[in-house]
Amino acid sequence: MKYADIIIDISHERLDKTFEYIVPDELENQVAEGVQVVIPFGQGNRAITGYVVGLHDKPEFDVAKLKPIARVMRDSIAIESQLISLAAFLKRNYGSTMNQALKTVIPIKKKENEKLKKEISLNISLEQAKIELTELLTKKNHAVGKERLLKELLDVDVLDWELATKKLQVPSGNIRDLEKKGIIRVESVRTFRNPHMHKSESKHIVLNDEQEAAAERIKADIDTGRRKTYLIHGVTGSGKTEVYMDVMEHVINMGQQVIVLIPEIALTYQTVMRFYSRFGDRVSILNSRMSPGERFDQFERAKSGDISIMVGPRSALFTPFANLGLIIIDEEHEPSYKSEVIPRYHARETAVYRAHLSGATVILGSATPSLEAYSRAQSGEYELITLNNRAKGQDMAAVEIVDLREELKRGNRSMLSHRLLELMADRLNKKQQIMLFLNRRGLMGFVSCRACGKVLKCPHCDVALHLHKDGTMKCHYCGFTTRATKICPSCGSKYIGSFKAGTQRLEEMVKEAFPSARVLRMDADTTKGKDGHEEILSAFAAHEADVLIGTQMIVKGHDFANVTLVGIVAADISLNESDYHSGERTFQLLTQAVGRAGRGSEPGVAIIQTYQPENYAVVTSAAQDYNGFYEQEIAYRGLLGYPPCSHILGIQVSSESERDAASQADILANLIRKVDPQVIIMGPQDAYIGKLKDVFRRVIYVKDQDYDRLVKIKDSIDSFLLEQKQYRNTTTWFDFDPINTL
DNA sequence: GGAAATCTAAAT
DNA sequence: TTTAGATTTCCC
Repeated sequence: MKYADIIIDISHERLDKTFEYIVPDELENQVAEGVQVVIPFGQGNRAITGYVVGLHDKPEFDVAKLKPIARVMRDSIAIESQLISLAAFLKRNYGSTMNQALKTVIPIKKKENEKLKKEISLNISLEQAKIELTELLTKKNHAVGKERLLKELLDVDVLDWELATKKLQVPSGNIRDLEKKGIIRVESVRTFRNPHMHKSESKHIVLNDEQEAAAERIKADIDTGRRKTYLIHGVTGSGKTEVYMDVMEHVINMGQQVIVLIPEIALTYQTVMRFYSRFGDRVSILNSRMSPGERFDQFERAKSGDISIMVGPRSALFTPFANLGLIIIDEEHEPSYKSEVIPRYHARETAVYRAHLSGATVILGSATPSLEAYSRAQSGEYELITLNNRAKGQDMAAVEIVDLREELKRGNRSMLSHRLLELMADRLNKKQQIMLFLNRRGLMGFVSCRACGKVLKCPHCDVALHLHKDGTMKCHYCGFTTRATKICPSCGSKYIGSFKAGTQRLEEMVKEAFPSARVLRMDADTTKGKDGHEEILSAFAAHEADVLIGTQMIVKGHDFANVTLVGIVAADISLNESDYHSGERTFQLLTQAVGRAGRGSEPGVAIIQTYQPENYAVVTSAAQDYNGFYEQEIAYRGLLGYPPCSHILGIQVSSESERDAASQADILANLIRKVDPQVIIMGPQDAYIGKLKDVFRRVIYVKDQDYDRLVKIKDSIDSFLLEQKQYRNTTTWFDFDPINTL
C-alpha cells in the first residue's frame, strides 16, 4: 500500500499543509509526484482537486482516518519533482501558500471543454463538389446554409468550425448532414496555435572578437561541467543576443533545452523572428495574451520534447523541460521580472535556483545591470562578462546636457530648449529622423480645480480620476466611471479642467514649431489596439514620420538606422519619484534612450534636458559611465540600507474596515519588535494608494541585511495569524525587496 | 473554503 | 427550554 502527501487546491493559510491519502491499488501506476488528483475532503467528503507532492510506503497519520484518492485528473501533466521544489522555494522566499506557489509553477489545464479546434474540409474532389452544389441548388427548398458552406469550401481548403457557424451562419445540423453523406469531413485538430514559421536560410552570423570571447568562455565552462551564473554587461548595440544564440546552439546540440526570458514590452515580432530564423520550429513563444489553455499547450509541447527553446516573459521560467541546460534573462534589470501577484517572486533569483536544481547555466544580460546583479558580479557570486564595443563598430552618440534652469532664465518656458529645436531643424532638413522621450506614465490627465486646487478622486480608491475623450472621468484602478463636471464640487468654481498628458502637449509643441514635420505619438492613448505598438513603430521604421514622441515604451528593442537625434525632454521626472529605485531607473532610461541614437551609419546626438544637470544619474548616463553610476548608487544604497546592501520585507495589511486594518498593522509591528528586536521597522503607514476598491491598506517595512532573518519574521507572522482570533477580516501579504511602492 | 459542531442569547 | 444565529473547529 502506498500513501500520498497532497496539497489541497484551496488557497487558505489554514489548509496550507499536506494531507495524507491512500493510493488505491488500481491507481498506483498513475499516481506520481506532481500529478493532479481528486480527493474526498472534509466531513462531507466533497470532491476537491489537489497536487501530489510526495509518496511513501508507511503512513504517517492515523491510518483509521485516511481516505483513498478518488481519481487522477484526466490529462494532468506530472510536473517534475523539480518544479515542486521550485514551488517550495517560492513559498519560502516570497511568502504564499503552497497552493499558490504550485499554481504559478504548474500550467493549469484548461477547463472541462478541451477546445479542440474543429475543421471542415471537402471529402470529395472539387469537381464532385461542384456537381453536389448544382444538385443542391436544383432542389426547391434547399438549405441555404449548406449552399454557403459548399461554396466557401470551393474557395478554401479548410474552414474553421467557428467561422462556418458564426460568420457564415451555417446551422450545425447542415454540417452534420453533409458529413453523414460523406461530402465533407469534420476533424478535430489539436492546435498548438504556434505561428508556424519556416526556417529561413540561416545566415551564419559571425561574432566579433568580443562576442566570440564571451561565448567561448561560457561554452568552455559548460563543456568542463561548470554551471554558473554569468552577467553580460554589454553597451547598447553590443550584440548580446548573438552571444546568447551561440551558447544556446551549443546547449541544444548537447541535447538540452533553453529558456529565454524577455521583458513583456520587448516581446515584439522582430525579437521573436530573430529566434525563429535561427532555430526554426524548435522554438516556441509564450506571451501574456495567451489563455491558460494556450499556455498549457505550449508547456505540453515542451514536456513532450517537441521544442527545445521557450521564449517568453517571466512565467516562461516554469516551462517543464526535462533536461534544462540554460536560462537566459535578457534585459535583466527590467522591473517586469518581479511578479506583481502573490507569490511576488523575482525571476532572476528564481532562475538561479531552478538552474541550481537542474544543473543549468544562467546568463543575465543588460546594458544597465540592476544593482542587485552587478553587486553579485562584484562579489564573485556571478561571473561578469563585459562587452565594451558596439557590434557594428558605430560610435556611441554624443551627449549634450541642457540645463533647463538656464533655459528658463533666458525666457524659454516651453518643453523644448533652444539647442534641441536647433538640432531638430537641422535633422528635419537633412531628412533624418528624431525621437523624443518623455518618461511620464499617465500622471497627467487628472482633473483639478484651478481655484481651490481640489483634485477629483475616485470614491472607492485613493487615486485621481482621469478625464477621457468621451466626456467621462474614470478610475484606472477600479474602473469607476462618472460624468465629468463643469464646476468644482468643493468650491463651486468653474475653473476646473484637466491637464493634458505630457506626450500630447509635446506633440502640439513640435507641430507648432515645425508645421511640416510628420509626427507620430506613441502612448497609452494611441496604442489601444493589440498591434498598436507594432503599427506605429513599423511606420516610423519605414520613415513615414520624421519625429516619434513617446514614453519609455519606445526605448526598447527597435533599431532605427535613420535616427540621428534623440531628445530626452524631461530627465528629472523619474528622479523625483519617491522611492529608492529612482536613480537607477533614471540612469537606465537615459542610457537606453541615448543608445537609440546613431544606430546607422550617421553618428547620433542625444540631448538630455534637465533641471538637475549635476545629478549623478544624469551625469553618468550622459558619459555612458555605468561603473561611475554604480559606485555612487551602491554607496547611497549602503548608507540608507536599501537593497542590495540590505533587504526589505514589505507587509501589507488590508481590510474593508479602516480601523481594523490600522490596529492589525500595529499589532503586527509590535509582534515583529518582540520576535526580533534587531531589525529596523518602518511604519505602519498608509500604503501608497491608501484605499483601493473600498479596501483600506496599511504597510510596514522591515529592513535587515540578512534575508533569512526577514523570512523568519514572515514565518512568525504567518503562525501568529493562524492562531489569532480577532481581525479575521483583514488580509496580510508579503513582498520581499519590493520594486514598486506598496 | 466550507460543512459540521459548538456556543450564545433571546424568544417562547 | 427551544432554536436561530454567530462563532469556532476541523478536515488527512
